[in-house]
Amino acid sequence: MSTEQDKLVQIGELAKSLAITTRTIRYYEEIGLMGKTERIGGRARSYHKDDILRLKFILKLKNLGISLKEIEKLSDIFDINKKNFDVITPKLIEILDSHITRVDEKMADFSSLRKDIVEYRVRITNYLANNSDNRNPEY
Amino acid sequence: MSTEQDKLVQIGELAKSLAITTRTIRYYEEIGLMGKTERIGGRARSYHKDDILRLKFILKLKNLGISLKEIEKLSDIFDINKKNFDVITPKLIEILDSHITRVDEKMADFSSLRKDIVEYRVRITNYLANNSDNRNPEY
DNA sequence: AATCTTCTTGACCTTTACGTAAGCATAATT
DNA sequence: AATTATGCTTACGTAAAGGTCAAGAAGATT
Ligand SMILES: [Zn+2]
Ligand SMILES: [Zn+2]
Ligand SMILES: [Zn+2]
Ligand SMILES: [Zn+2]
Repeated sequence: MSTEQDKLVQIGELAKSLAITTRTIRYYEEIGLMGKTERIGGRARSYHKDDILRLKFILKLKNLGISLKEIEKLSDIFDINKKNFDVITPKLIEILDSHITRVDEKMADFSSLRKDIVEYRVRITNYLANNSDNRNPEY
Repeated sequence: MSTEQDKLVQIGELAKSLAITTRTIRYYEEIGLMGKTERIGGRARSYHKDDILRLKFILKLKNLGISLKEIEKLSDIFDINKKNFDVITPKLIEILDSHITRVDEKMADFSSLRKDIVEYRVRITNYLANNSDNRNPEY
């Protein structure tokens, strides 16, 4: 998408440099995360700097636990407001905020789950210690 | 499996009383979690107390976030050492312990994930505040 | 020229825990 | 007797994120 004369990279090299597979890159294109990729002679995919930045951005969000479907929404905004970061950024912050909330909720869930397991464990241990003759403890 | 003359319950009633669907119960039987269910006249499934206890036990573990595959392992031990709770219980405790460990790990992961998101958010906010003229912030 | 490497698209496979019919049998109620 | 409720088995569908061939095309190297 850039008109600059920057270095071209092919899919294999790009995948290796980002420690992902070529399938992943093609898949992101397939579901519309990466726009239509330019080709060399109409065949091999080629990427220059801005495309790579976009892919890195996607991977970054993915590492933050944001689903590809959510990233796609962002990606759409990205396309509509090309390079207009003043428009994109607030939306991104909004999404990150709601994601933080969800992460907090998950942590709370796990916390109470842990309590449940430990309590259950204690109950079972007590059965073992005190009622080892009970043939049907009905945990 | 019991020879006692206890109340028989059919699948619909059982499902409703446990707030699950009949499909779930049949599925658990299908994958070997519930043993072969006795039938009434060779057709309709019937459950008595011990079968219900077993199902409750499965649901309990599931609520603790243990996968059906893991529960199946327990279920096998359950079958091999029928009613021998002195053998089953230590194994159950072992599984619960390893599960607590995994929950702790997940919580740690989410915690560091949260930190990442917040940091990222701060960085973006700074771009918005200080570099609003930057057309390519490369988040 | 022959081989090797990387690329292409297409399409089916994987996992988890069921949901959702389709088509039929039995049981209960009207 | 007719309708309604409940049950049965079989089997395909679902979501997420790619994995894994297959079979061919092009460029690079020996
Ligand atoms: Zn480009
Ligand atoms: Zn889109
Ligand atoms: Zn029984
Ligand atoms: Zn088994």
